[in-house]
Amino acid sequence: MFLGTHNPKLDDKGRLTLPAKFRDALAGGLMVTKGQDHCLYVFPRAEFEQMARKVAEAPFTNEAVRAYQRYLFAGTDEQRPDGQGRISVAPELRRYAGLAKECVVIGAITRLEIWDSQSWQRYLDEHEDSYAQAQEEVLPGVF
Amino acid sequence: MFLGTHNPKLDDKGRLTLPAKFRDALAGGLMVTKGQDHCLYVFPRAEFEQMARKVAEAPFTNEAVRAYQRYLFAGTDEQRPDGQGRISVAPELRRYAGLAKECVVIGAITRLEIWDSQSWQRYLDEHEDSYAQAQEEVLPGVF
DNA sequence: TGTGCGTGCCGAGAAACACCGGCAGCCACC
DNA sequence: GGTGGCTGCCGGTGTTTCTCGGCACGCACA
Repeated sequence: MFLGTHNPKLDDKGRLTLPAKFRDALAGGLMVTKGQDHCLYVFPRAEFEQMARKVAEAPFTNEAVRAYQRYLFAGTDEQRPDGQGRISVAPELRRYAGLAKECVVIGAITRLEIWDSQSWQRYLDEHEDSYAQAQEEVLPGVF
Repeated sequence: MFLGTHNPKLDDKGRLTLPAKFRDALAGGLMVTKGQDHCLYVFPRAEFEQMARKVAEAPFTNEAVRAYQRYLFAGTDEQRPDGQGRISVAPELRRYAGLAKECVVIGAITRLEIWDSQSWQRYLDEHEDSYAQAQEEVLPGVF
């Protein structure tokens, strides 16, 4: 279960150090893909396969579905962390998420998300105010 | 079942001593997260997992849901009390709840809440008057 | 064959974590 | 009312872990 916020940096070779507490769960391989809101999603291998299968089952006679599948799968990169728990982020993914040097990695239960530090800060600022009321509006009955 | 009010202090390393009577219930691990009204919630691990699963099941294609999930999960920190029943409160959480040195920890049945002492006092002052009548308005038929 | 880039390894510094001992307050028993 | 013991609180100190920077190797392309 991925949780919390971490602040790793991209080194000059485009490698990102994964938070230490997440490494065990990702040691078996992981997938980096383009997420919503211009961040990157990181899934454990098994988790991604399960999701990908669902997506692949959608009828690819539909033009929009086909485009989505292509975009998703073409933009996905398989990685295996090195001995120090780092992965390298492909240039196209770096561009998509606007990653400079300072990054933010957040846990989202089944996946990680990688954000550029500034983008994340902006996102937080925009949503903090609505957080309290969202608890009752978006998710009635959870608390 | 968490109940009552306690007044621990943050030490200079940002650690908070949990009330002694709550420690057994939290020894197996706990989650600290951003609550409503700028306080922090503390859930036992199992309790949180159950809740998180419900939240994670909500469709993350919806923009508002996604924002809520991110804010919740990124702002959640897993902790395990040390031998003296202390946890450390992450700087971002401290900021969110405006925690100075003097804190207030209140029991709320399934969870604890951590408040800054002054914020809590202010909250009490604002709500004491409406408490008596709220009993009949909010909870008809309970008493 | 030489050069450049990508990848992996190793070490030092720093920060976080956990443990341990002493002190104060409270309660019970004498 | 006084004294002893217990429990919880607080600060310091040691150890481990993580992170960061540098270095060497290997492959690919020129």
